[in-house]
Order: sequence, then C-alpha cells, then structure tokens
Amino acid sequence: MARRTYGQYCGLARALEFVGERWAMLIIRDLLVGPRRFTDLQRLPRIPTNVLSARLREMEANGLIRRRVVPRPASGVVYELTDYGAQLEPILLSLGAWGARALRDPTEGEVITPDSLVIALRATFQPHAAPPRLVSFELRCGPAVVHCVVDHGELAVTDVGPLPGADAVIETGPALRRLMAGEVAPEQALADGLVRVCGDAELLDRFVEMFHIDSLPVSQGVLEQARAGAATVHAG
Amino acid sequence: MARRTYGQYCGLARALEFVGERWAMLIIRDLLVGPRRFTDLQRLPRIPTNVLSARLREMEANGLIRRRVVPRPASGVVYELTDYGAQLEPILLSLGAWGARALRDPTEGEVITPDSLVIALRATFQPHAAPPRLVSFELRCGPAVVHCVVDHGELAVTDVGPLPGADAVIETGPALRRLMAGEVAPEQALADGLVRVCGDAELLDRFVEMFHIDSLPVSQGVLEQARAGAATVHAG
DNA sequence: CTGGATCCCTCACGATACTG
DNA sequence: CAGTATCGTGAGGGATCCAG
Repeated sequence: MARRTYGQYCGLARALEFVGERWAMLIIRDLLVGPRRFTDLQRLPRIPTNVLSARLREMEANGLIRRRVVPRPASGVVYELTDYGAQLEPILLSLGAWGARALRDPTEGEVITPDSLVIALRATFQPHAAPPRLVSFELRCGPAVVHCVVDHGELAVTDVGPLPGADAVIETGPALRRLMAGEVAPEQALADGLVRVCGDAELLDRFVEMFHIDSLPVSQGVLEQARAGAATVHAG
Repeated sequence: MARRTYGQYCGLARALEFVGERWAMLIIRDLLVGPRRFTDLQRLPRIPTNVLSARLREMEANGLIRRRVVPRPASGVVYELTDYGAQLEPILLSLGAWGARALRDPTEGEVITPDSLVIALRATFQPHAAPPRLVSFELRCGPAVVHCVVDHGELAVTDVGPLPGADAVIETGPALRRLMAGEVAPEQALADGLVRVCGDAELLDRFVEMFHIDSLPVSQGVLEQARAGAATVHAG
C-alpha cells in the first residue's frame, strides 16, 4: 500500500487522499474562480513553493487539474480544473458556508483574497432571495474587489474585468461578515461607517438578503473553544 | 496568529482548520453513524492513539463533537456529534460520492469498515430511484454487515441491531463497487458468483438502481495517474 | 519576470509501549 | 476501557537560488 494513504476502501478516504492534504482545497478554491498561474497561486496564501509544486503535481496526476501552456500574448503556464476537479465546486461551497458560520471578526494578520471573496459570495448565495430583475454591483472588501451580476436567480461573480453600468458599488471591510450574518442591520452599518454605498443605496438591503451566513448558536461552536481555553489557562 | 492556521479570513479556510487535519473527517464519518467510544474509533482505521486523542480534543474544543460519560449499564465515555458537527453530513456524503467515482478495485490491504459501508450507502442513495413500497435488506460486504430500510424515498441504514423480516440478504465483497458503478450487470454478477442473494432475488436489481456510483470518463482521473506514473518510470 | 528546485529546520504524524 | 508517554521519520514552513 502506498504511503500517506488511509488503507480504507471508501469513497471519502479516497477523496481525502486526493484533496485532503494541506493546502489542496485552497488551491482548488482559487482554481474554481479561473485558471491560475503558479505565481498567482503563490501570491496570497503563504504557501511554500515546494508544497504548492507538490500539490499541483499530485492533483494533476490524479486528474483533478490540468497544466496548460498558454501561447503567445500571455505566454506562460496555467493550471485549470478538469471536469472531475470542477465537480468539487458545490462541495467546497457548502464546506465554506459551514465554516463561515464559525467565523468571528478577523484576527490579526488574517487576509481576504479576491478569490476567497468570490467563493464566499458563491457559497452564501440564496437563490430564493434573488430579485427577479437584473442586479449588478461591485463589492470592495479591503483590497479585494469583485464584480457581481444576479439575473433570474443566477449568480455570476468574478474578480476581473470592468462592470459597465453597475447599479452600485459597495465598499466595506471585514464588517462584511457581520452584515451577512445579520449581526448588524444595513442601516446601522451605514450609520456607523462600516460600509459605504455609491449608487443605488437600497441595493445593500438586497445584498444582505441574497448573501447570508447562518448564525451559530452560542451554546456551541467557537465560543466553547474560548471558554475551554480560558478554563485551561485558569486551571493551568 | 495561531500556528497551523491558514491566515485567511475565509469560511473554507476556517472549515479546514476544523476538519482539514489528517484523520479528522474520517472520525466525523464514523460519528455520523452513531456515538462511538475511543476504542471503537481506534479499531479499524489504523489511526495512532495519540493522533486520535488530539483530534478528539481539537474537535471538542471547536464545538464539533461532545464527550459524554455514559452511566450504568454500558459505563464509559462516548463521543458524539454536536448539531454543528452533524451538519457536515451532506458535505461528507457528497465528498464521499465524488471520491467513490475514482475508486477501482481495492488494492492489497485496503479494508471495508461497517461505518464506511453505512456512509457509502447514504452517499450513493438515489431517492428518485427508490421504490414506493417499503424495502428492507441486509448487506454483507466481507466482514461488514449493515441493515437497510427504504420507505417513501427515505433511507435508514445502520450497522447494528436485528432486522426482522428483511426482504433479502445480499452477500458480496469488493465487487459491490462494480455493481454500483454499472460495470457489471446484476445477473452477470450472480452468475459469476460475485454476489449471492438470499430471499427476494429481484431486490438486487432494485439495489443497483437505488445506490449508484457515476462512472468517471477514462479520459481523466486515476487512469491518467497510471499513465503519468508509467511515463515517469519510463523517463526516469 | 515566471516557474519552479533546493536546503534546512521544526513539528506533526506514525508506531509502539505503557498506565490509571 | 481510555487514554498518556516516548521516540523516530518525514511532511510542512520559510528562505534562497537557478533556469528559461
């Protein structure tokens, strides 16, 4: 039996052998937004180049991603998902939505990347809350800027290209999570300067309806961690 | 920033900090079947006890699982999922179904555990293919034995307890995957002795309709791995 | 400048032994 | 039964270097 396997004849074990190694799913996450160069992937998550190299090779060998040489104008090499790899999208989105419920305000040094913001919007999108008419906006969360178009309950969000005639520009920071979790009302956030809107200001209300993070009951989750940590400190 | 984190303010990164460490999702998998003792979890996946110990402590601190002292008759300690942890079920099932598509016949030393078999059935269940009437059977895959009841498109599968009046007993081995993937027809499998059915033999046809693994196109996936491996050997 | 490979150090993992 | 203790190995983290 090969090293670093689980020794179980099980679909989940096999999946984890494919994407369970450290950094693998975050690489997939970025590739879900679009093809990426080695340097793109290396940029924001502080992944060592040798680990990135190893993951790309493993996932290519396993048929999840494809290495493609790009001709002329933008010469270089890009990595992109195969069909099989791309089928991880709903799973990673669900996992992201699940994890987002445990997020609190960012800790020191945590960054928001454009790719993670795109995925966060896809993961928290509530189709049933989408307005029937076409809505488009630009979302700025710190240095990350993404474009978003919702039409007929379908969401299209990318991190590149101009967005002509956007209905609004929403500019915010990490407080974005509090908005999406309903911890602060849009009007309150506007009043407190946590968010600014240029254009159709009503769009902020639509936004928090369309992109939602369920709140995690305080009886469980991370708060327990804080308590356990405090108890440990107290007991130790 | 704590060690062993990703440094990204992202729901997926947070989720991976919770369940992305080695063995964590397989522990969750077993707990999805029911509360388990330390020794139960230690049994079949060859996880070192110190690692199991560490994962249980981490996941308890993060509010995914709960440690509960069981009184009298069956004294001891069991671990069980919290509501938040249990909400991973559809995600792990999807991930398992995705990974199952890449399975081939088991390699030397790969084992099938009862818990993984229960999860495999839940993961591959096709509600639309379930018959309207109540169907129950016992599935034996090597040493793993599970009980299965399907009623009104709902699946209930466990690894324990008697199943009175089962419609059939299906006895098979790793060839189960070939059946579910449609690589071998039920009649052929019966003729080849890959599977035996006691009771309603027609139930095997219902079974392969209700529990299905999509086949992975040969143009991608694990076959590429074999080719790449061969190429590497050849080039090296 | 892209696309990596190489080196070194540390810590997480893996195996086993042992204890309340 | 429910873990803790110990110890060797190798994957991950971080910096640097190199080829096209």
